[in-house]
Amino acid sequence: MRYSRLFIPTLKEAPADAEAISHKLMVRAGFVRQLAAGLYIYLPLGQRVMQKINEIIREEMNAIGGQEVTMPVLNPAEVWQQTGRWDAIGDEMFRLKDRGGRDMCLAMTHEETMTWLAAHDLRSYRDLPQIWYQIQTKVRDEARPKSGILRTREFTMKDSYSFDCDEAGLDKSYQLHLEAYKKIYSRCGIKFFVVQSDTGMMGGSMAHEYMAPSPAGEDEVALCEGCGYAANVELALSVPKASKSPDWNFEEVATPERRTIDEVTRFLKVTPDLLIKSILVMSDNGPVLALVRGDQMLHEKKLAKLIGPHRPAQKDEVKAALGVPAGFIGPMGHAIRKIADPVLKQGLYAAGANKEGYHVKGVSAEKHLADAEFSDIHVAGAGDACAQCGKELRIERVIEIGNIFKLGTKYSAPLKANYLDENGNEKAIVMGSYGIGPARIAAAAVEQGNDENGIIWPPAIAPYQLLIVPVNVKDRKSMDIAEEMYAALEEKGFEVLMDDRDERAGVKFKDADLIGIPWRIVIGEKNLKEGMVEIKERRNGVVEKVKVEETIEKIAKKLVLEA
RNA sequence: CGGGGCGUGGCGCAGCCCGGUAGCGCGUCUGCUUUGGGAGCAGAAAGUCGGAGGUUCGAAUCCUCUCGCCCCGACCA
Repeated sequence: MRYSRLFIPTLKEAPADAEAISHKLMVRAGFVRQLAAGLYIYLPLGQRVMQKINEIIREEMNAIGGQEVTMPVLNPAEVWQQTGRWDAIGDEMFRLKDRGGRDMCLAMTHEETMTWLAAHDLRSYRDLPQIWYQIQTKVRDEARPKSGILRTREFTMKDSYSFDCDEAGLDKSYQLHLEAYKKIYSRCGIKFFVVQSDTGMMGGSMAHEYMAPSPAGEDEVALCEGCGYAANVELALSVPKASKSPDWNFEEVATPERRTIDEVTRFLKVTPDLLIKSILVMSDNGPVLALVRGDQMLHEKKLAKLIGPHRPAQKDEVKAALGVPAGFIGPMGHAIRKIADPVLKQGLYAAGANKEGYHVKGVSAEKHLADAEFSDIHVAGAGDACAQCGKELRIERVIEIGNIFKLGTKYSAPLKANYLDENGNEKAIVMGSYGIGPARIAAAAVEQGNDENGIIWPPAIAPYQLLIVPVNVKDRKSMDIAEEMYAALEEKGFEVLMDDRDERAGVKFKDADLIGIPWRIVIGEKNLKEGMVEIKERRNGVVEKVKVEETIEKIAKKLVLEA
């Protein structure tokens, strides 16, 4: 392709409202444009990147026996009502009515329609297993679209669904996806971790997430170098370092107007890990007291697994439930359910005295938390020890680029997706669901591959493999050689972009760096006098001078190696 | 949904506090010169200041409402 005919609107400055590096660079380099909050236009270069990613996904999905289909984006309400999600999902679903007044929605995922299909057309154990997938649009009315292409309201997703007779079959389908996904991300050239994840609202028994390390990410994972344990901090188990308690006797201390952990630690001149944080939450079954160490954060999702949906109690609710003003709650007494983090089993702590203006020192688990249930409810933090092997955990910020779930019969049961087994018994199909966000792969690649001059694409998903830059298009000889190389390399099947614009060298070089094509051949008059051209690698800036007649062979070798 | 910020030629911004009908840089177009890291000079086109209402002789500037966008948090199938 000739640059002069390609629409690549590059910008010298990033739009002021872009924050994430990938957002800034993809806009500046002319890959995307924003239409509205969370709605993006893919320009020719962006489109090519997406197509390359999708093609890699397609190849790997086909390799595990996946069959590509396409579900409608516009869905009737009925299937969603049957699984209960019509009501369970709130504002995040776009809803509308057709001309006949029937309720419709825009699909934010496709468990319902895929399972509907299975219910209609899978009858016998002989039909199973099946893996169906699509690369298609999802629409979600996100509360807060952000970070450019990372969280949008409309996006392409590769979603696949497996249908098996039993758990053993599901295990196989799950394993196939687990491996296929690793290949996909590896081929795309990005760094990633596979971590255990929360099954969340999707239900099911097992889930993994694929996470690309990047400061622009919205999630955090805990990683153990020792045993390889890797989990989303939402469920990561960890053992905090034990605190060194002083030899406290149980006694009350006046702490007037000291309510927060910060105020109390400063007043008592102790570190936060010597306090017990008592947090009252309101669950469907009444108030629950959550107890964590002062330096820990309560993890709401971990707590939710134990007590269900809940919210922090209001100040007046604290007073009503415990008879204590907020800020002075202690773990002792209170005839309500108490859940304490296991770290509190050891040591002596300071805590609220259940009396306004007072705290107590010398609280111990055996004496004062006898009626509490112990369960890991803290957010795993850096420096905590791995719950499996004891080595120190590392916490990394990541972008979620894919996830896989064992669904079981969560969707097949309500939608009556059943089959007849060998004995003629009707059974529910056992399902799995698996998602990949191609746009997030692209964004993660940019987040991980860039420098002060622009994007550095991994070769496999770069919009073009090679850029030919004749420095001066008015120089006949340069152009003849450029044209010759361009034709020859295209002939060999490489994706070549030729910068045939009548621009100054600086402009061309700046644009070249910005859009991040892995290899570049620079054809200039000076080098040509010695019969040489330059091959420059984007990722490291290394320049190699090569003879004109050897160029095609040399660059072809490099490109083949990468393909 | 809570908190914060911002809407002025295509992009980045100034002007607003102390009302007098719009300015700078980049980009775009034309010409000449230049030509290996976002060129120089000369000239030109392009905005009615997010929208509506109000105050005023007069509003980008003040007031009210409203829409949009970004960031933090909540939420995230």
